[in-house]
Amino acid sequence: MLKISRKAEYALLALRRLSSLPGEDPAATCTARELARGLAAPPELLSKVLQSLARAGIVRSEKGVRGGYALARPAGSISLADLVEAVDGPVAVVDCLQEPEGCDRRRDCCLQAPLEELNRELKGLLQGLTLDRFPAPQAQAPPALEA
Amino acid sequence: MLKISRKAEYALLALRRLSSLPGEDPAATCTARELARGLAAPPELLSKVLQSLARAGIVRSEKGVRGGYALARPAGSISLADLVEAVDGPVAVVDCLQEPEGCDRRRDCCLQAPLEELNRELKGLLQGLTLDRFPAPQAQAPPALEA
DNA sequence: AAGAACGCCGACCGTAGTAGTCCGTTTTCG
DNA sequence: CGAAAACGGACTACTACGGTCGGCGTTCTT
Repeated sequence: MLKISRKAEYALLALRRLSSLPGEDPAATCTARELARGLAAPPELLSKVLQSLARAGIVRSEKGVRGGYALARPAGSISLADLVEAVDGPVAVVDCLQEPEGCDRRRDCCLQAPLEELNRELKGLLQGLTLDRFPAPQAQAPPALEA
Repeated sequence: MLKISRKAEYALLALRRLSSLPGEDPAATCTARELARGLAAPPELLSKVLQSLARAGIVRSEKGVRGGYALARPAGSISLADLVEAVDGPVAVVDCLQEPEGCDRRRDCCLQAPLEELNRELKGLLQGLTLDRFPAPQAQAPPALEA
């Protein structure tokens, strides 16, 4: 409970990697496959995650044969909140906050106000935790040929 | 994601109800069935939830025919953290924090430190939100004879 | 012009964990 | 003794997540 999804975890790891690529120049990209290898994550899944991140404007994607992914903005401006919302949808400790439909009917929702507050604070935490707060992975972990 | 389980929700609602029973005197208890009725929750489930809460020392239970549940301590000393941990187990945004086993092996866990911090802060939030911060349900919603 | 390497998208499946149910036992009171 | 309650375990059902597959579009290379 109150766990971060594995997809979000992959996203975080992948972004962390991307953030240690050379500067902003468009040449430096990294393919989904490469990232997946380094992360021991299923390539197809990672692809999807990266696509979500691209849609959310967190990474930039280059199609075609020399394509790949790169951060779309500086690591300091990418927060866990951004990432989680991109990958898993809006953060809501309880559904009622998103869809007041099912709730208002029969629950005496004395909970709403405090939980809304909680949700705001939680989001605050996630927004405060930006990519650059995570230490770099030890060595680039070369594309991996294992065993 | 990052949602509170429904069991925890039930627990919260139920505790909220219990907290508006007359004082500390042991006579005033409320049965699981009564609570379930007022909450539109499945009685058996609520029972289990209450049992968890009892095991955690959050509520006091009286067995036998005139039995029922009551808060074991003042509402101000019962936090969302207590409740969630009682019902769903320890709060961990990511498993690695609980079982370093599966993680250390092949993940280059540059994530651990910041996530531990996050987890601490999250727990802090939950600990800060105590039962008495929730407004009373509108009217006791009499034990319900419906239709 | 053709083909390869890549991103992109939608559909699909298996599993796990959650929600919910059922049944039996124990305890207490009338 | 019997009813009403808390307890506990086992079981089922569902849903959401993790993971897979196949096809398409784009870009570079030759």
